[in-house]
Amino acid sequence: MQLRMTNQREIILRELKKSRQHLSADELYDKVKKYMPRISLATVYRNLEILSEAGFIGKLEISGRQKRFDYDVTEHDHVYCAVCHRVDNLNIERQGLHTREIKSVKGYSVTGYRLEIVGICPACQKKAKQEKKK
Amino acid sequence: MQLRMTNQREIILRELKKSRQHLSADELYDKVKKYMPRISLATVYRNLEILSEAGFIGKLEISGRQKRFDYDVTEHDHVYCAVCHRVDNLNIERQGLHTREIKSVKGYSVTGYRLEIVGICPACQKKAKQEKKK
DNA sequence: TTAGTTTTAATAATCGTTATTATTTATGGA
DNA sequence: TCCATAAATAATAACGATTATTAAAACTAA
Ligand SMILES: [Mn+2]
Ligand SMILES: [Mn+2]
Ligand SMILES: [Zn+2]
Ligand SMILES: [Zn+2]
Repeated sequence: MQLRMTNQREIILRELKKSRQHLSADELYDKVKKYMPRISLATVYRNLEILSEAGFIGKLEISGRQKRFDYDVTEHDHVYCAVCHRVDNLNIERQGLHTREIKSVKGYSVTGYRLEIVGICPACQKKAKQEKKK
Repeated sequence: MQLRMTNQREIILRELKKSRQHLSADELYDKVKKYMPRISLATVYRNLEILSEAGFIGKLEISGRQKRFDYDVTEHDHVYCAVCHRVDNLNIERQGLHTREIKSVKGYSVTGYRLEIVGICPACQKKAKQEKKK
């Protein structure tokens, strides 16, 4: 079950890694179009799904928002801005947390967890401060 | 800023509390229709939003899924089944976790966090086991 | 070369949710 | 009580994100 690395997939993957951001499908579509103007948005969606299934990229399902895709496949959590929806990485030790929580979930066979810190990013804080002294 | 408790709101609230589950808008719509057959789905959506805004109920935005509404407004986290999307409550001490994570989010002004344990619920485990010995 | 498989672009369809609008219902004085 | 106006509703259209369909194109293996 090996994955054929088509031109489309190559460029999608390259642009995501290049960005070093947590991009949504349509943001990535805009970037990819620069190199492949005839690509379809559905192709981007389909291949992002395939690439994440194959472990080349991560898929982030932030609550109540668009999916975002992650250039970094190592296990880590995220913080996101409630105002502009920017997503940033978080580096905390997962092990301790994981095993501690598992115990309290009786009946379920636990496969993982998702931790989202919610807040306001530096840029949006600054913007809010400037608003106030209008 | 007081909220008028209309018949619609009363019944929506009552049925959610009665269920003691984490219902989606359309699941709740089905229950409410039994008592108020002419109610509109949009009314259910609108009032769930209003009721959660006013603190009568909780709103759960599980990653990549339909919103669910919570009869229990006290702070707690959730576990959900990756197969059937059932959501259950989790009782873990929030304090320790919260303050520990905050430190690693430099720049952001943190307003909260969301922890989702993902797994397979007892019912779905059983079903999978029966599948295997087909 | 050719037949079969996979992928693609284009586009339609779906799903959950929110917006619009005309009508109904509640409220608070004259 | 009557009226003005404000709020809420039912019905339905519109929306944004995503997935499904399909006919054509590109690839693969014999
Ligand atoms: Mn990341
Ligand atoms: Mn709950
Ligand atoms: Zn921000
Ligand atoms: Zn289940």
